[in-house]
Order: sequence, then C-alpha cells, then structure tokens
Amino acid sequence: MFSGNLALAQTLIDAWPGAGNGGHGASDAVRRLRDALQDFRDGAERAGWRDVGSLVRQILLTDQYSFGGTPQLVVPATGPWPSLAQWRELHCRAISIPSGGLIVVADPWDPSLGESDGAEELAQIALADVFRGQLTNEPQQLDADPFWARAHGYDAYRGVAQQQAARAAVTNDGNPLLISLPTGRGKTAVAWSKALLAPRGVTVIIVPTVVLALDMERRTREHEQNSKVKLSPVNRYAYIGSLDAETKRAIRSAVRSGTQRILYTSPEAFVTGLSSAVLDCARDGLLQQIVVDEAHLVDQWGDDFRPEFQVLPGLAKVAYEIAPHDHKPSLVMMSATIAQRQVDKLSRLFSQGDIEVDLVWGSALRSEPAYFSHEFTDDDARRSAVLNAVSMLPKPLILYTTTVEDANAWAARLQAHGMFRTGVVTGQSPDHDRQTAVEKWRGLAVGGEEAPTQYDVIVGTSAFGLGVDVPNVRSIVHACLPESIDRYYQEVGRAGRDGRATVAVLYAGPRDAAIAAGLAGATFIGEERGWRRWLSLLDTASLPDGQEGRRYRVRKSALPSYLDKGFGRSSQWNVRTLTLMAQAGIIALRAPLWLPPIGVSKEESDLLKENFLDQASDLIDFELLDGRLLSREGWSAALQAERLRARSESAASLHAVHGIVKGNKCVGQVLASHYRVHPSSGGMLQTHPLCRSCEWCRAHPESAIGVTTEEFTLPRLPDRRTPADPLLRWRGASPMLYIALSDGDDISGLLRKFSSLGLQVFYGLSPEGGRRLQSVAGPRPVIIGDDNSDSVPLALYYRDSIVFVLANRNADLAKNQDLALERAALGLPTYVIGPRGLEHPLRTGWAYVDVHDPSISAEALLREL
DNA sequence: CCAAATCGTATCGTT
Repeated sequence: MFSGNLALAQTLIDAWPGAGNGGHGASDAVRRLRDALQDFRDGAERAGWRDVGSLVRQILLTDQYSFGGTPQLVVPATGPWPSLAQWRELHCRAISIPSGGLIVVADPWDPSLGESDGAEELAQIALADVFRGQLTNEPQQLDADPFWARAHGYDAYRGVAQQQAARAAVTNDGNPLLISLPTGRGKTAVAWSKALLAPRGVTVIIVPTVVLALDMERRTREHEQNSKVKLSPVNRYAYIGSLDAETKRAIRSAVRSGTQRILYTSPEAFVTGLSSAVLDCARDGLLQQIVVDEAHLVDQWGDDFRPEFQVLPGLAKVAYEIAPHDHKPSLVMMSATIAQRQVDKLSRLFSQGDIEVDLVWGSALRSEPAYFSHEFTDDDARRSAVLNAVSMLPKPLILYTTTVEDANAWAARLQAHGMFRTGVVTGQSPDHDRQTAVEKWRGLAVGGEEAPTQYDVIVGTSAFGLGVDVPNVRSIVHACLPESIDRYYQEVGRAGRDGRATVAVLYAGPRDAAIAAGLAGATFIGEERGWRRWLSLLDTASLPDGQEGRRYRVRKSALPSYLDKGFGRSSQWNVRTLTLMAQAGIIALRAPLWLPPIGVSKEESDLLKENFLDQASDLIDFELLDGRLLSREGWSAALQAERLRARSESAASLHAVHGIVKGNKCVGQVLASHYRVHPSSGGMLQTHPLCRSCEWCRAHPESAIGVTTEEFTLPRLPDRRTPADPLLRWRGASPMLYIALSDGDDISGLLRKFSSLGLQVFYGLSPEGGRRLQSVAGPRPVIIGDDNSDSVPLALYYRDSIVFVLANRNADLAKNQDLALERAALGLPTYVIGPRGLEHPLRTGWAYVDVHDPSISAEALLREL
C-alpha cells in the first residue's frame, strides 16, 4: 500500500473547493474522494456529507491498519462538510483547531451485534484486512500444456481446477460436460481452446444477458486483434435481438459455412432465430461446441421465467444426432455455483440416452469474505444498523434487497441521510440506466478509459450483478433474507474478485422470512391445480402444421378452467407445470419453429409467418414422451417425486440461509455442505470448507477453520465412453507396447503420427518438444502428463492411450518409467518409446526388448503406420 | 400476490 495516500488526501482536501492535482498511484478510496470533492457543494446533490465523511474515514482506517499509529486529516469545519455531530455518527472524533478546521481521527467500528465476549477483537482484525486490502489467496501456477500455450499464449494454468477443466473441454468428443469452476479462473479461455486450435468450426456460447454477450464480443475482438486470427467474416460475435435483420442474416450465413468461429447468444435466440443455421452447421460437421455459460440458470430461471433455458437441451440433442459420427459437437456447461440440485437437473436435461453428463469438479469456496449477520425483530433497528454498515464499511459497496420497492426506498433513504453517490439497479431499471450505473460506480467510460467515479454504493435487487466484473468491490450488505443459499453466495461473490479481503453483512428484518419463504416456495405447484392446469392447456393444444410426431403447441397465456380472468402470474404457472412435467419425463420441450406452408401464395405465406411471429413468444411446443402418464394416476405419480424433490431442495436451501443468519454454525461449513455433490457415478465430490471469519469462528477461535488449505477436491478428466485405441493391433492383449529406438531414429515423426491418430497425452517431452509437437498437431491437443501438482497423476486414471518417451535426458526418467509400469499394471493402454538397450527397472541386467513382449522397433512401427 | 430477460428464422457458401 502506497503510504502517500494520506498526504495525497490532505492535499485534495486543502485544495477544496478547487480541483486537486495528481492521483496517479493513489488508492481507490483517495481517487473516490478526489471525485467526490469535485461534486461537493451545498445543494448540488451529487456528493453529500456522508459520502465524503465515509471516504475520509476509509482513508484514515486504511492508513491506520496498514502502518499503525493514529493517522489524522484536517478538514473544513463548515458545511457542506460534516458537523461535529455528523462526524460522531461516522464513528470519527473531530476536534476544532485554532486555524478554523477540524482534526479528524477514525475510531474502529464493526458490524457484529450481540456476538460473544472476545469476538469483538477478532471482528476488528477481520475488518482491518478489508481496509488494508489483504490478499487472501494466490492461485497455484501449473505449467501450461502445449495446447493451452498454443491456443492462448499462456505459459501457466491458474490452479488445478482450470487445468482439469481445460483438458476436459479440449479432449471431450461428445459427452455433455458439466464444469464447476470458481469465478476468476478463466472460464472464457476454457471455452475458447477448441475454437482457437482448429482452423474451422463453430463454437456457440450461450450467455444469459445481452450485456454479457456484448462484453464477450468486445473481448473476442481484442483477442482477434492481438492474435491476428480472424474469427468471424463479419466481425460480429454477439447475436442479439437488437441487431438489424441484415447483420443477423450475415451472422447466420457465417454459422452455416462454419466461418463464424465463436458466437455469443441468448438461449432464446439459440432456439429460435439461430436454430436452423446451427442445425445446418451441425449436419455439415462444422459445429464444434455448444457452451452454456452460467449453467446454474438453467435451473434457477428455466423452470418458469425463461423456459428457453430448458428448450435448449432438446436442440443440442438434435444437433448431436444429425452431426456426422466423427464430427459430433461437444456440449460444455460451466458455472461457479454447482450444487446437487443443479447436477441432478442438468444431468436429466442434457444426458443423451446412455450418454451421461460428465462432471469436472473444481469447486472451491471464496477465501475473501468475513461474514457478519444479525436478525432484527424491529424494522427501525434494522434500518439504522444498515445505514451504519453502509456508512462505515469500505467502498465500493453493494446493498442488496429482495424487492424492487425496498431497493428504491433504500436509495432514497441514503440520499436523505447525505449519501448521494448512490445508484440503484433493479429489474425495472432501463438497460441504459443499468449500464451507466456500473460505469459511474467503477469510474470507467464506455470506451474503457478512466472517468470520474460518481457512485460508491449500488443498491440493487438480484438483477444487479450478472456479468458485472468490478474487481475491487469491498463490501456486500444484505438488507433482506435471500431465499436460497445460491443467491446469497452469488451475491457475496460479487466482491473480492481481486482476491483481497471483503466483508459480507446480512441484516434480516421481521418481515424478511415470509418474503423469502414465499419466493422459495413458489417452485412447486399443488397437484390438484397442476392437473387442472394441464387439462386446460391440453384442451387448447394444437398440432403444428407439417410437423409430425406427438407434437403439441400450447399458449403460455391459456387460462385454466378454474380461473375466468387472467392475472400476470398465470402464464408463469403454466410454464412451471410444463417444465415440471418435462423433468418428470412425461414431455420434452421444443422450440416452436416456423415451417413455410406448401402450396400457398407468397403473400399468404408471408401473412401466416407474420401471424406466427406475433404469437411466437406466447407459444411453447412439446412432445409427448409417454402417453400412459396422461391418466390422472400416472401423471400424479410421475410428478410426485419431482415435486417432493423441488420442495425439499428449496426448503433445505432456505434453511441454510437461516442457519447463516442465526450464526450457530460456521458459514464456511454451511456452504461446503451445500456445495457437496453425489454424482450418479458414485462417490462424493466435496468442496473444502474455508472461512476467513464468521460469527461461529469468532466465538470458537480454537476450532476456526481459516483459509490456509489449498484446493481440496480432486478434479479429473471425464470418463470416456469407449476408449478407442488406434494402436491396439500392435500391443494385442498386453496393455503396454515397448517401442525400441535405434541411433538416428526420428522420434518426432513417430510422435506426430501418434498425434494424428488421436493420441493426446504424452509423458517425457521437454517443453520445447511439446511445443514442436503441438505446432504440427494442428487442432489435436497435446497434453504433457508430467505433473508438478500433487494430485493423482493423469497416468493412473486417464483411460485413453498414453505415450511415454524415455529418451529425453531432461525428463525424470525413473519416475516416468515407474508410472508407465504402474499404469500398465492397471491394464490401461500404454506406449513406451525408449532406446533399444534400455534396462527394465524390475529385471536388473535385462533390457525391455528382451523381457517385455510385445515390443517393436520404432522404424518398423512408423513404416506400418 | 415479494425477483430474474430475451426473442421475431430459409438466400448454394474462394479449390
């Protein structure tokens, strides 16, 4: 931390109301103070006494916690500056001095209320780290595989989880892959690897919002400029509704021809406007990957709010089926918050017959937050506690509420109390306001250059956050009770993307439990009502023209027979009934497609099409999968399990939030047990409990778990369906073939041949050798098995063939030799290339070629291949 | 009677 921040702040204050100079290398808080002072005038209503006082306080405490002592600042004593009473309200002491100013000193404050004796000091320590900007975790660096270096130019992976995710995504050839990877570990690069290695082929990445699609388009263009590799003939990477028809047509045509290498879009556009282009592309073997980003939303939003998230799997399956057998698109789902509920739902939606969804597990808890919570029985007490927290905690800060009304009320209340550097973002905010709110908060203009900050605080509902990647957010305050642990953790995780300490405060009020229960409970529909709703839907169902099969089309807005007038929730319940049935396997959701009618005039056809498009957003198509389930009894039985599951999952998730508020368990433990998963393949995938500080840990310091432990779970490459071994005929029944080298033999030619046959994992290559091999391997990934991480070696679980080169002096010969034999003992296909005379480690005095059968000379093998 | 967002299609495509 730059120790001149305090002096710089004093300079800025002294210059006020003039503009202070400098600010280069200043801390974020000093920069914010500079910006706030520019707007700090009586009645200007852009910066108030509490904004400025709060930033002064943050600067004082940051200095104190970084360097000790009792730092002070001298400020004007007259308005708009805080009065003596107002400084006291900010937990600062202010003393008048003869020159007319005030000397200000900050006193400690922390958000713990009613915690046990001795907890106070620990709370202070936890908070001091937030002001200081203490780093809480350093991602472990791992040597990059050759394919990773070639695709991105990176020489390292950020952690084991990213390494495993990257390897799984690039070697995957069909199994749907669900990747759990923490935020900030380079999900984007994982999604891009396949696209960047190949000379052609399309990767479609489905993101939940337009803002996200546009942000990724900007990043893709950046990459394109740096790498000089053209990734789109039309220089567009976001297919969004607001594009003009001509641009959309051009993108679709680029998808058809396989020249659109990377494309971001929404689930809605994917299953409607883009679908036929994507299917044509798949049919021609040009669809490389379908990636679903933020895949937890398939569950969270797909049930009732945006059903296209659950129509998407059907289209992905068709694309897979019509693709040529050696050019199947792979499907990758990624999220940072995957729990049992998401695994179950995504597995059911995306498994393809006997092809199961594979899980790559890199789940890790965030190390940055210190947790505080309190339950208030009185609304006024909660209000003043929230105001305190927002005033006293370091900025940037987010204040979350559940309802739009509360968010607006809080924004108004903060202004009334002298905080004008506050923006509000809810689902009601127009797109333009949302974007400018983030820019004013972060201090960036549209082009990405630095601009003055105008907000320190954003008040928001859960609408605020998706895709907002501001790295230095320090504080999250909840003035509500989140209805699920997933929502709570997503929101807490918006802070500390820079790896530095943060604080998360949850202050629940008397009415919050009911609001949360209402939202959590909305996920199930009663049996009687569900059945009647289904009957009315079926009553209005039509059979879409020209589309065979047991296919039906219904209107979301259709009213059930027990209602005679509509209110807004009805279509949501219809969708919920249908998605519940889809999950029970009774029906499969499909996107309503427009097929041009045959034998009608152009005018008539255009008219019909316009009609269709007018109604399209109200239509939902499905196929009946099991007609027997259409009796009342069958229907009820099939849905009962689903309904119970949904109910118990929601209840458990809400219960966990209550547990956090009550403070009678460690928050890290609660989160770890929520993000623990039993995959269908058996066993259990854990998330290691981490907790920097929470009420329970402060009360039980002797048992506190802390953040010292590294990534705990073992990520892995997915199981392959049927490992195919192109070299099988040379090794026969033995798992291992020894390939003997003579002087002057060309290893690189052999390796190149292996790679072209589809072998991907090599041990014993030098970094340079790996690079050389990748440069001739084209789109086929080269993975170097020699691992410096202490997880289980790839050699002992990777089921496809592995090549060991025992001729490179740089590599760890003995270790690799042992690994090769251990692997062969497990019956896994193993190819060892070594000198003709190399001694067998278990048979002293004998060479491999003498005691190991089968073996072959490199020259003969190369000739036969 | 609480929150969350998106979408409106086919045109032969350097060997």
